[in-house]
Amino acid sequence: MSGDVRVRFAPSPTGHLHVGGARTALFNWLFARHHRGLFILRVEDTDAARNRPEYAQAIYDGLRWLGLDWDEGPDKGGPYEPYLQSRRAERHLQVARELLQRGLAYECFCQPRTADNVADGSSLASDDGDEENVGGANSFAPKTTLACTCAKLSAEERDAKREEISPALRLRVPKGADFVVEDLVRGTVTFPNDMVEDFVLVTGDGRTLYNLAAAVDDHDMAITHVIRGEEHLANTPKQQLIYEAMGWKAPRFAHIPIILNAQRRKLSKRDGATSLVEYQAMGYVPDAVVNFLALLGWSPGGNRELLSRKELVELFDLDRVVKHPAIFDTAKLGWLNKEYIKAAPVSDLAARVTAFIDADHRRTSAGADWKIIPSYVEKVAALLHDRVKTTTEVLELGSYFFTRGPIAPDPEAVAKYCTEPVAIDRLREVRECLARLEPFETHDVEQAIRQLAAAKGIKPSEYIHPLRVAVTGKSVSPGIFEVCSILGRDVVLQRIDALVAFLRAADATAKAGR
RNA sequence: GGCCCCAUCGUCUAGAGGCCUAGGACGCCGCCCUCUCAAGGCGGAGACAGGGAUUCGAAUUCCCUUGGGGCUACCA
Repeated sequence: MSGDVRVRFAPSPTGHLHVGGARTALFNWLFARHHRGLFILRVEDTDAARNRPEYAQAIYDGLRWLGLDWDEGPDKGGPYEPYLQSRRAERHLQVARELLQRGLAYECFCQPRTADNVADGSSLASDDGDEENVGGANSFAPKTTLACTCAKLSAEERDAKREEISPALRLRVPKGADFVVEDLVRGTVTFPNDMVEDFVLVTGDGRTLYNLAAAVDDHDMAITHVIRGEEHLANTPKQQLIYEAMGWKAPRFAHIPIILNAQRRKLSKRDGATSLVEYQAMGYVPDAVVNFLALLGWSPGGNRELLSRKELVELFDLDRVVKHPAIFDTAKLGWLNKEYIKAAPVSDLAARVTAFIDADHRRTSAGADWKIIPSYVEKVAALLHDRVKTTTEVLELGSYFFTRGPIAPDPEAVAKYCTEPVAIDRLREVRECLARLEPFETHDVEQAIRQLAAAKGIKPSEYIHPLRVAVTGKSVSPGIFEVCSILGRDVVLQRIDALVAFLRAADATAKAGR
């Protein structure tokens, strides 16, 4: 492939960047970078009813978070400005007029068949369609075919009708031959001729429509490869028709498989976390998300799974994109993210955790009212970095590190390790042992407790488990000696006392209840 | 409904006629390690949707069936 590859990502700003769109953007970006071509961002904001300017910003933010940089776009300009589709309407109209003048399009005076009026009864919840697969159930099933005879109207008839009705413009679709799309991932796809009717280019009130706009823009922006979701496959003949009518060379097309939810449906907003920002908020790392997304519908062959951005760029190409849809498997994303966290230095994790705490305490379920000292967070991160799938899990799994007040013991943990009356004795014994321990480093705590157990002739775990419940409130934690030493003696003793009090109270209640 | 696309373990996939008693990864299960949980090590269960055809030989080619998905608009 030559060095003049130009691809584009063309979202419509109707919401945050979702994972399907992000994957389409990624494939385009990887293709561009692999072939040393250019990646262009074009915002298709022509549906005024559904677009919101702030969402364009959300899309930029999402792409930047993933590290997908674009070479030309609405915010940074380029040789084919503007990159905002709404600002190209005049150009689209110009092409439509040319088509009309040359007799390749004609005026149509029929009642519009819209989503609202064509489907009797069945509602058509308009999808967040754009150049990416978004979600939305669409039960639209038109029963009508085009019964329009406007193509045959004489000039006089048209003049007469124009008095009352402002006409739409339809492309005169050639009859006879089938339509063929040479798709880079699907091969040759043939559509029967009667499947493509004379479609509308410009509405009665003068708005240019998607197929026209997309084709014109792709041509004007010298796009060489259109890489987009499979839901656009059926649109492709229409766009090719426009290229043909205008005598333009069409780009190559590559329709990549849809991403499905766990129910095997097109991923929609109702499927939980489908927006990129949600993954950002949950503490996923961009490289892991990129790695995961790349593997959705593409594989490098062989047994490679963990791939850096650089490797992805080297390895990626369209010929290894699969044809079947892929299900978004959050479990695997979690594993990948964990691998990325483990592979990165502890200081990275610490920095991410700190950023989360700084950004918004209340965002974490654990809350964070502990004074944030970098060296402290670093120690906590070191303990948890092999155990967490996401950054925010540090705050959850290690909630007791970030809580100053009393910690509520997990009832199950209490039931498992502190039921017997003996638990209180054990706790008092460890307390006594730790109260005079100096220094209070991991090694010291461990040695003290093991010696205590040896002296009493019992297993160290007899002390360890109740201690863990006291200090963490949980039955699960990193090594308890490390935890104790990080927390410090004061906090440890305080929590032991609290648990003893709690157990006594529970015991008293139980007795009173009898 | 019509048209189009697709079909390998639960999931992501490798596989481009003999290398396949189908490989890897996630997940799951068991064992080891061990203060619990992770991490790490070892092991295990788990798939070519079905049926025809072509061929000496098919997961790989063709056809049908079934299943899934997408599209269907004066939305993108």
